[in-house]
Amino acid sequence: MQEISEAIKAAVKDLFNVDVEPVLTRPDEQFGDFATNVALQLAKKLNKNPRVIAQQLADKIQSDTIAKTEVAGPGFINICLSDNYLIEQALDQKIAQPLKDQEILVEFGDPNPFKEMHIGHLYSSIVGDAISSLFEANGAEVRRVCYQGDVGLHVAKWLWGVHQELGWDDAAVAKLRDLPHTGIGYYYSLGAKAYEENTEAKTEIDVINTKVYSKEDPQLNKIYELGKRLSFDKFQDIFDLLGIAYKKQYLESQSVEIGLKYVKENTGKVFTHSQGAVIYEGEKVGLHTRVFVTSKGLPTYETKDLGLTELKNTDYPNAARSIIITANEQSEYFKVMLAALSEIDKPLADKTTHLAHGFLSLSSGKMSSRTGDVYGATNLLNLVQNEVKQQYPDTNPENETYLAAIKYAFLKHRLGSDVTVDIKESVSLQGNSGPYLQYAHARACSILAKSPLQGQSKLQGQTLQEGERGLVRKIGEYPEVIEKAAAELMPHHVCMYLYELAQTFNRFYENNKVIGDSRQAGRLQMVKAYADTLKNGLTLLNIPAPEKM
RNA sequence: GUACCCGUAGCUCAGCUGGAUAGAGCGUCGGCUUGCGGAGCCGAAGGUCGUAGGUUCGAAUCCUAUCGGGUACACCA
Repeated sequence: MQEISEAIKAAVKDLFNVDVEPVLTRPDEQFGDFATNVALQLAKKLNKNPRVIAQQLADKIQSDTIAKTEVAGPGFINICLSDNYLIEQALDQKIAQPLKDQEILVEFGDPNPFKEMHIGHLYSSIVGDAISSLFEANGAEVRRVCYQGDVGLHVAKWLWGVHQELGWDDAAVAKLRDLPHTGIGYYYSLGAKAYEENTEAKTEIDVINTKVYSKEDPQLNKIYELGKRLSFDKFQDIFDLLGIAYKKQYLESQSVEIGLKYVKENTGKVFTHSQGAVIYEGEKVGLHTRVFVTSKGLPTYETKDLGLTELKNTDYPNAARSIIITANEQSEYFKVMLAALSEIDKPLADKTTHLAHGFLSLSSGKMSSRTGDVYGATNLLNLVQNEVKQQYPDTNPENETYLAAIKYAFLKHRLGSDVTVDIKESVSLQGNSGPYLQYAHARACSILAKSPLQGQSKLQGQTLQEGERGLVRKIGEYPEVIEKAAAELMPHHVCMYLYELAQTFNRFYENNKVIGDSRQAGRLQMVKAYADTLKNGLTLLNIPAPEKM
């Protein structure tokens, strides 16, 4: 691909003495392997007929990777690559390493202790992990981190709820310990409800909140520590299940102090006093005002997050970028936080990016929700697992098809817009699903198992037949896709590609015999390259590619 | 009210640094057993790309307005 652009660039320079960065696209197969519209872009500048320019360029472009060039339509140049080049690209895939040696922090997931982990956290986790892997595939050193709110009003609400139902004595501690992990969120909802509806409770919760920060009540601390541990154990189980390993866990209790310090140091400059609180007036940069320190003197999420950016910066001073992935409901919030940060530490703000994903909802109307917790992460995992058992009763209980289903269902959508996931469809083994791709891989592996590859490449130097060529070409696109997905922070490109790849293979396989054919050796090599590519892509998405299903 | 995100086939979504007949899957209808996993393949029907303007040789893609949906907007996270 690089060679091709260079060749075009050189030809343009040579003919017209103009510097361009030619954009190569992948056109319909009927048109060729690459297409460029440089001639159309040059037409105006040079005041010439685009087709004439295109023809001149087409004749001029020189590269031993190109078999032929053609001018088409209003002035496209279609480029047809040589079979040898295609084979080379498919067999020896090299991802350019545009992020080589860059250290990148990626924060994602961030479920809050004392609350239930919900499907939004699951989504953020899976997406964040995939983006991290994409960075790694492009050469970066990624640090996956998460950040969790172990102090704050939600904690006080939880403690209040526990106090109501169980009390805070040692008997309560014992009961709490025996509670199923999923039950944690129950006490939070008690407190959250009371906080809204009951002014007395609100006052009590506010008092508890100050105690959480001050740690002055030993019995409260005991309950608090237990709740925190139960939450983290539960989260760990889920992350283990998903195969996500964080490099570092940050807690709000750690970011409080440094955040407050920054706010204090910059009050009067960046922050101002208003009605007893310390605020950042976002209006001055076209945003909205947010409170950083409450009139009670307690830090808000804003201050803690500010502290976190500095905390990360201390731990990873050489990081080139820092990405924070959350749902898009926090987009405006992050703009304000980052605006405040950029007044304090511009370089740090500049390398920090907030990446927002949309809301995730489930379409299956009649989901059983005995717990009333339809949107709980654990509940969703169970639902999907049950769906797999139902659709495919013979499935090996050891296999993790349901995880593949759920990850792929989340990842296949472009990041940013809201997503509706249909559990039945995500699990379905037909169509664009994780299990379909796993099956496609297993199928290819079974061909290879029957007739293993032997010796050196039989493909090089061969002239490809029509069906073969399409497959080989598609396999060779893999590196481009990985680079694009990483550059755009869009893992769905990988999903789209893998699905198209599988379709291309199935078409090839339908019409071309592999084992027993006179072209067996070369075709087996294609099957191998295909299976490897599929596996690499799935692995990048943290989806296993089993050889048998 | 202000800001941000989104509106593409019955449903779920690609396509958006402007370019060649707007693509998939599901669903619907119709085909394919001698050949390696049919969890597949082939075909058909189905679209005023929310609407109206504008920029352009060219707009689903950029700009403006408008309608519709979502989210956020001072002491929660």
